[in-house]
Parts: sequence; structure tokens; C-alpha cells
Amino acid sequence: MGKPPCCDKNGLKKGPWTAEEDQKLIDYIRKHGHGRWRTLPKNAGLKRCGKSCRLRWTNYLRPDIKRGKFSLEEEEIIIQLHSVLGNKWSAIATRLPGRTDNEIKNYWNTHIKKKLLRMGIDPVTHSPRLDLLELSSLLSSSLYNSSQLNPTGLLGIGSMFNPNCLNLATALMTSQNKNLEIGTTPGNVQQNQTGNFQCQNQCEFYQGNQVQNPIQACTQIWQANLNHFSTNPTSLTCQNSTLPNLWQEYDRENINVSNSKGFFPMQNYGYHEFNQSNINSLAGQNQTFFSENIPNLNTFRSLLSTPSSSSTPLNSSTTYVNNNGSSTEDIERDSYCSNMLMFDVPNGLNVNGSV
DNA sequence: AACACCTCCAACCGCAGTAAT
DNA sequence: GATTACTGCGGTTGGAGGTGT
Repeated sequence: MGKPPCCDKNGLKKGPWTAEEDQKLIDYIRKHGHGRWRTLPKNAGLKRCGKSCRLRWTNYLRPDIKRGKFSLEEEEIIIQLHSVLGNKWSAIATRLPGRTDNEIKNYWNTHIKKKLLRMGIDPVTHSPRLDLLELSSLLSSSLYNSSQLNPTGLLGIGSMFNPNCLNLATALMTSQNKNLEIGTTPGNVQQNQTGNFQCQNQCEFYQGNQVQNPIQACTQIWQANLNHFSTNPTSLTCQNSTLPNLWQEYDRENINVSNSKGFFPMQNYGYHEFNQSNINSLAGQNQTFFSENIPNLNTFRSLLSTPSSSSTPLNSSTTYVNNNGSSTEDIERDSYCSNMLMFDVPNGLNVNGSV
């Protein structure tokens, strides 16, 4: 027959561990090592089941566990890996020394997930929530020209769909109406000598098209970014001399976030800060990790090798409108991966949905 | 001060794959 | 081969602490 039945769960303690229990477990493992979790509690004098002891050790008492807040780099790595691996918390944890899968899972569910939702990004697919965009577009097309109502406010999705995006589109339309001298043919998307995409042309493209309303304009811009990143994973540069101010602001804000670091042009996120040390730690430590765990390895590697963009410093006289009550730290942390949806708000524009 | 609500995270639960008997 | 334990994993929960009214 098989092994004797598992430990009798009756009479075993559950719930939070006391300091005394922790000490008993630590002392025992120091002397005898871990493993044999079934017999460990009895030998250590603990009224716990082996599973509980193992969990307590691996998630809390292990000496190599790094406690405290997640750093920005750690958060970046989590998002990057989650976009490729999904909810494989243990696989993600192997890339974050000192962090447990449980800790990463909790952090994802309590912080990162909400952050992505606020940005209008589906935390499961890591793609923009086009369902919201389509809904907004449908309603706004009938509302925009007839009133000052804010469709995102009506829908109650203001916190999920960044209103600043609307202002970008609004400003684009304004620019269009003012007949800004752009100079090139609408829709003429081209690459410069270094192969970098010219966002100037992207902007012209949308100015040249028949944009129905701000949300539709924003949607198209968004889609174009996705299409661009999926087909042309190179850095994006802007020729400031021909750019509308909004695009300059957009570019500056991206640059501000990264300082001198390189950008990581995520297919789903637009620009994502990603410095060389991260790349090294991800790609260099264990090459087999990528080949074993990441199906589209070549695409991922090509993204990792993306060159840095401009490091122009920011003249930070502009203001972000934050309508969700995030803390200052959250705002700072949000910024690094929300560049695609964050735009400077021109003075006088109402972005809060209030009349 | 008291209460309600919210956030966070340690711990639990159940499942699946593997190893041991 | 059957049965059971062990281990790892991901999803969920409950309570402590924080915040708002």
C-alpha cells in the first residue's frame, strides 16, 4: 500500500503565526534543514500541519527573502514578464531574487493591476481596453458636437480612460482647424535614415484624415502606435521643428520619465522605460530561461535590444491632472508606463469632466 | 470618538504533477 | 498498478490597519 495517511488536521492550529512558532520553525530548520514537512511540525514542537510550515518558511521566514517595498525596477520586470508569462508567479519570482511568488502575486493584484486598469490597459492581455474606446466613441460621436458633456464622465470610465488623451485629440483638431503648416502629404508615414519612425508623420497622418471626434482620433493614434510597435520595434524620434506642440510635449514627457535611460518600446504600452541593467539582468543571467519560457523569443530579444531615444531633459512646467486620488508616489510610479496615455494638459482645457 | 468602508497581505484552499511505498 | 504523501502553484479569503465621514 501507499504511504500512511497525512497528518491529522484535527487539533492543528491555523491562522497567523506567533513569534514563538516562527522561532521554533527557524531553530528546527537551522539544525535539521527543511524538507520532510509532514514530520517537521511534530519534531519541531509545532501544532501546525506540514503544509502550513512549508508555506510559512518559503513565504516569510526564509533568510534570503527581501522584505519591503518593490522598487521601480522590480515593478518594471514584473510587468514585462507578466506580459509574456501571464500569471506564472513562480516563473516571475525566479527573475526577482528575494521575492516570493506570493508576494509578487499580491503586489500585482493590489497595485499593478489597478494601475493598468486606470490607464485603460487590460491587465490580462496587456492591451488597450478597446471595448471602452469603442463604447466611448459611439456615445461621444453624438455628444461631442452638440454639448460640452464629457462622455467619459457620463460613462464613469474617467479613471480608466485617461482624459488627457481626449485633449491630445482635441488639440489635434484645433491644430487642424488653424491650418498649421505641416508641409507633407497626409498619411505619408516614412522612416528616416536610421530607420526611426517619424512621429511627425504620424501626427500629420491623423491631421490629414477625417477625424470625427477626439476619442476617435485618440483611438486611431492608439492603434497606430500598436501597429507601429508591432512591426517596427525601433526607437521613435521626433523632429521638433515640424512637430505640433502637443507632440513635443508628449515626447518631452517620455524623455522626462526615462532621464538618460533607454526606452523599451512595448507593443502594448508604447514607450516603456527599460535600462541596460534590466536588460542584462533579464537576458544575461539565464539565457535558457527565455528560450524555455518565452515562445516569441526573437521578438522579445529584438525589443530588448532597442536603442535608446533622445535624452532631452524636461522642462517640467506642465501639470498632470490626476483625477483618481493617487498618492504622489503612485503618480510617479504610474508615469513610467503610462506615457502612451499621458499627455500634457493645455491650460484652460477641462479634463476632469466637470462643467 | 465611533463607525463604516477600503486596502493590503499573510495565510489558507484546492488542484496537479511527481515521488514514494 | 494503486494509493498516498510531497511539493509547487495559482486563486481566494479574512483580518489588521488605515482612511474617511
